[in-house]
Amino acid sequence: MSEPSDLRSRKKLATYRALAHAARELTAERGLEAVTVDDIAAAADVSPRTFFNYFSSKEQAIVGVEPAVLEDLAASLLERPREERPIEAVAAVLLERMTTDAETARRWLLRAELVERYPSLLPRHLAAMADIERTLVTTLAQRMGVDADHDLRPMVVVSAVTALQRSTLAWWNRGGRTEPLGDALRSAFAALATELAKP
Amino acid sequence: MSEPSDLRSRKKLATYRALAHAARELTAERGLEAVTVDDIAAAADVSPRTFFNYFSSKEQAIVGVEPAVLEDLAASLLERPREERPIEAVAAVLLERMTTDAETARRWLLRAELVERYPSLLPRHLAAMADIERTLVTTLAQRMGVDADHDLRPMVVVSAVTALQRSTLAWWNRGGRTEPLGDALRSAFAALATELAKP
DNA sequence: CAGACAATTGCAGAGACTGCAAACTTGCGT
DNA sequence: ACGCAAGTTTGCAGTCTCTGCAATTGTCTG
Repeated sequence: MSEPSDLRSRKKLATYRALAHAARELTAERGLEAVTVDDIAAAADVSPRTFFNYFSSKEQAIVGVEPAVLEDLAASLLERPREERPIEAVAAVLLERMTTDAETARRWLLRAELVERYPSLLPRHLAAMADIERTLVTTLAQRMGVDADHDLRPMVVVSAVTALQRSTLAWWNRGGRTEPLGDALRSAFAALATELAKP
Repeated sequence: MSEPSDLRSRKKLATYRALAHAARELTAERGLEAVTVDDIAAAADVSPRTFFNYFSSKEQAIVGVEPAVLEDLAASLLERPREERPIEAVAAVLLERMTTDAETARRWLLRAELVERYPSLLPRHLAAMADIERTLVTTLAQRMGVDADHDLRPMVVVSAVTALQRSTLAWWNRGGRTEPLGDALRSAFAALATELAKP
């Protein structure tokens, strides 16, 4: 959460954000194929070459997840109450960000729309989701006091929660967004519990 | 499952497979960055331009899923016994292919290794998994006699099963592959059921 | 201020990918 | 068998993505 005081680091972060921001905005208004890396670099006031010091591709800049967000997620997960069960804690961390911070919510919806509109964004989008998964697995293992290489549970919990979250969000976004997202998610968990219960 | 009798279609399928095969083999032996699209096209005896009539990128050729496989998965799912619960049916369809057909198993393991070795394959790999998900959701909705746009359950079941399958496979592959894959999967489902149960 | 270190930039070049029009192959009706 | 219609392959020209390298500029530390 803490922004670095270091000038060098602050500039670096600013450049990162300027590039990501330019990438998203230009794509949203002009369309994906009408935006080149040169355009993005120009909008962020850096050389095209610098773009590739930060991102490995145009798509990455649009749908990538900022490292600080990952750290943030990890911190949030560690701060959840001890008595909360793992699955609740992980779900809460993810939902929390969507419902608490309007700017975050706006950004995730924009992302969802762009991915919907331009299927070529899907691969990198899923890779970004995988980054989140990796972070959560590591952190949850730490929180549970187990080793993620030997104990399946952290991975199982995280992959199930993120899968539900991701697919429910897409579903909710495709449909009219009638009910609140939190309700849709609760339904999804309930449905899974029902389907999973031995008859 | 049925191969087309049509000459045109048979040639097309053959070209598709020759390209995909060349892409996988060349990458496995030479390494990803040492293989160009021109190399792949040459190995498959077609022009480089033709490669792009079949695949949208080199990565796609390596880790993409053949349309016939998707149809195959759908068919398998529809053939599962009626009384089997959705979650079992989906899990069975996926596990079945790995354990029944040695060639399929070999191919999935090679794929897992390549993705592990070359992270730049991950995005397209995940996109390919998403293709499988889409197919399964549609088919499962049909099997359950519901509409996937209104009823969350098909999507919930499929995304949970595929997430577990995918992550368990990666875990099992990273570890020594000591226990049988089926056992690992069963453990994963059991763990999820436990974590999901309200206390 | 000076030297160490980090980030930016330009340049050159390989390779990925697309649109288009010409050539070729296959399918099908006569 | 013939020839037209439809589907596929190919070459070509050109744009854009992405990388390595070496030079430059900017920031930090003592």
